[in-house]
Amino acid sequence: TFTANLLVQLYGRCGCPEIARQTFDGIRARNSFSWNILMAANAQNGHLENAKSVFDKMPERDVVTWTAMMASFAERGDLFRPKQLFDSMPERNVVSWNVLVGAYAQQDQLESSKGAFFRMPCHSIVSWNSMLTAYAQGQKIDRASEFFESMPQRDAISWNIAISTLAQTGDLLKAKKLLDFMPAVGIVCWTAMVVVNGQLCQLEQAKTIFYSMPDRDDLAGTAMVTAFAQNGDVDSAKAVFDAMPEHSVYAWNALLAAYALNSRSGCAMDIFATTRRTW
RNA sequence: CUACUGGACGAC
Repeated sequence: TFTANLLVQLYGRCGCPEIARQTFDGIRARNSFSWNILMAANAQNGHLENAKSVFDKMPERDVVTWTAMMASFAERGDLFRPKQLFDSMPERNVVSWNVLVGAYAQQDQLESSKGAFFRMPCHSIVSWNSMLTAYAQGQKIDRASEFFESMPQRDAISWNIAISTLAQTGDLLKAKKLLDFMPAVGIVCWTAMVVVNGQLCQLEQAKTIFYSMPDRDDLAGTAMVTAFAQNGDVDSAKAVFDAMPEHSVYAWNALLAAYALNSRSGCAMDIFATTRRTW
């Protein structure tokens, strides 16, 4: 069962919910993990109705079941059903509350997010980060900064949220100041900085950040390709692309968009013609 | 072994 569960999960992650289902059907001694994983495999591949029917059919539901179902609806922008599930679940844990905070935030109900956050019996670092994100999404930048300052703990994600929030509002100066205080700036944060600098026509800054980053991954490379493209430098975009060790669909899309944006439709068409469909 | 928060392209 243990191993079979892993297999179900694997198929779910690979975008094969049908095979996940078949594997699940072959498990003799299913446990709550098996059911929860099957449900997630459907939800994560967009088959929300299938996920719901698994939810309805399962013999036992635990707090993970209820919370995962809430999260799946919330991800689709539904607020009503997550609320309903939250109210009817037999028990809630900190994750359930976190999902609720996020569900409100996603529907721009900042006050409700706050209400839930301050009503929850205990907070995890994810709770704090979710609330910080809620302020950011509600465009309450000053509030977000205050909240960030008041947090009892901060992890790399908290810093990334705070810095990106400032940067995305165009306040690169404040963002940089905060960046100087961040204990260990990682690839996620650097990439976010490349993106905003590119968007704000700060190509030199974007370049400097990109080339001084301690390491670069595919996401960072894709971001830099786009930053060059947005600022009219297709050749440099191509150079960054060529320097990337691997080319994902995302990277190809970025290069294609780079050509399209800079009126090099011939090159764009070439890429379109030579890449293969991934679906 | 399962559920919640942060970075890239495109589409909407």
